Amino acid sequence: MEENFGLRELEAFVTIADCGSFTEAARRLLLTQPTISLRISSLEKSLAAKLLDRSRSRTRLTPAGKALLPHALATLRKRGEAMEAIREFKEGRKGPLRVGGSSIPGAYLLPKYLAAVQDRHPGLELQLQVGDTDTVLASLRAGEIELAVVGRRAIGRDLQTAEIDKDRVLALAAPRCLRNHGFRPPRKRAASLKVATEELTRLPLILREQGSATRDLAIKRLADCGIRPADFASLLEVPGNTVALQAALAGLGLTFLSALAAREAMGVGELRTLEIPGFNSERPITLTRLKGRTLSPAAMELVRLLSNESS
Amino acid sequence: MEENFGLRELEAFVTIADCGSFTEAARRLLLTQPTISLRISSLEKSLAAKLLDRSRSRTRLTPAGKALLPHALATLRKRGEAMEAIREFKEGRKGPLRVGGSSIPGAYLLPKYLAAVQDRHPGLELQLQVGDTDTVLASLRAGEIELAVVGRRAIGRDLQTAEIDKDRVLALAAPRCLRNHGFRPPRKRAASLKVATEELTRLPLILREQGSATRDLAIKRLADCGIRPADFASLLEVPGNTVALQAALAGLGLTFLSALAAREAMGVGELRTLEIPGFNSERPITLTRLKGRTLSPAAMELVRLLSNESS
DNA sequence: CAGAACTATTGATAAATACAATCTTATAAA
DNA sequence: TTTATAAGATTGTATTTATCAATAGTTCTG
Repeated sequence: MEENFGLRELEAFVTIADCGSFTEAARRLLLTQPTISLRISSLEKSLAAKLLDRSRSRTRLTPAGKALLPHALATLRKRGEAMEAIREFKEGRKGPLRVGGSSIPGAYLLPKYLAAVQDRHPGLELQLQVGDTDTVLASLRAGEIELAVVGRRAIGRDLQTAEIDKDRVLALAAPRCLRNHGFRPPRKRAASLKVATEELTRLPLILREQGSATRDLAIKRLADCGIRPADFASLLEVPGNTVALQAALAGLGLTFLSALAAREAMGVGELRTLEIPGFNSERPITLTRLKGRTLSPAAMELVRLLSNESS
Repeated sequence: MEENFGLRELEAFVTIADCGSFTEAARRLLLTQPTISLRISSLEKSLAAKLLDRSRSRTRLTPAGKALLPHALATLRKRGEAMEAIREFKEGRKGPLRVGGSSIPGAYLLPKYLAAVQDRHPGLELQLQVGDTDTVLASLRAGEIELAVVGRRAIGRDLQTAEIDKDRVLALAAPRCLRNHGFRPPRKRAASLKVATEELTRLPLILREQGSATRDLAIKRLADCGIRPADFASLLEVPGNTVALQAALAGLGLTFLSALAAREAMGVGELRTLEIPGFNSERPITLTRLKGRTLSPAAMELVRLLSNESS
């Protein structure tokens, strides 16, 4: 058998089927009539079937041609759909944008940026995965997400990272609470109170539930200063950032909160920040992507927006 | 922009998407690796989008490639379906077989031949159109049917005809009826009775309903002999061949029946054929097709079967 | 840092494609 | 009939395109 037919042949065929003439089909396709003849003859040879009954007045489909026509049209339409899909994709109008974020950036940073991207590309299908850093990075490596925004600089030669922001874990307490335990809180909201580590434990401690990244980080940072949670005057476990915040506002004690989360939280201004020597609370918010992987236009735009954040 | 991409390019693309390697794809497609590189590069240029992230370990789809893949697969599948459709069609397994017949051949000749064709090609979708000759020929010219079997030789340079059988209009009456009106019926079933035209009108006449082709033909042939229906002793109009036959069997009178129809009718052996001088009842059963039109394999087989009929 | 494995590039060659000119055929008109 | 006309088929040729072998360039791996 001959080589398999291509789309050129089908195009000639459906055009003739439409207009009933080789010559007219040649005009429409900006080709010459012999070219059309050759394409049809090649198609007929390739299928080993006569497809057209040539006639002076009007060339008509044979039964075999009638059987082929819908399939030929479908094939060409599929090609058109493929081109259209890519065109839409390139304009960022279509296709999923899948990104992941660890708890804090996933909750307090990504949503507003994703909203900004979707504003510009309403057809976009957004998907945000929030989990702990390791899970998110695993998703990135598995190709399930295009970008990850996590709370630490990821290691690995297959990864490409860029710091876009800094987060801090703030130690917060209500002025009333501080007074109750012998401290002198500053008047101004923005001001912070320097507290020595050994004095700190006089305060009651409000901690997030087990498994919380904020809790883990707080405990780790406290350990760096030589303090364990058990050293505090008392310990209150609360579920979720909001409850921790409300408990602190009520003067129940000292709590730790991500600066990013605090920035969003209503009423955080009523609390005072404690400055603890040796308590290095900074951590980089890092945009991470796989090296050598092409990003979708939408993802590239998200990268651009997130990078402007840092500048 | 470059020339539109073809199926070769898509084939290379989906193969790489499947196996993750240019080199392996080249092996599978029985080509060399540079050819695959060129095809992909041509496809990427044509779509102005990067489709694959080349990598040492495993070449992966970019987001654009992921968007294209289902469409590429669909396009290739459609081509395959087109080839399969033609293959099935050529074997006569698929596709409609549309034929038409005027009343008598449509009722008494075509059904059994269509059944024979369908026996050999169970997948076939049969369609039999029965109507008067002019309607059937009009359908043929309109391309609604591939073949027409009618009771006269059609004229027209666009038509190609072949006589496959002869039909006759038989004048039939029950022996008892003949005796009752002063005739002497032959003993043997096969024998016919010669009756002069002027004696014929002594018999009661059973005619089909108005609009019947058999009725029209009978009246026309009688007119050729100079007899009108009103000349007969009495006239009974009945609906349908079966009723006419039963009426004749009951001895109600003389009726006209197509030989083809009579051949199929149970109990026709109990009737006697009248031979009337000048009553030329023969007419050709003619297979008609459009000149220059290719027939489907199933239609060609039907032609073959019908042509053997005449030999 | 060298080797291994993969893709890109290059240049020569073979194949296909397209067009112009011409032939053949079928229909319509004289 | 003959002739004119229009459509498709055919042929020859120039051009483009596709393919492959050889090779260069890259990127991981050990």
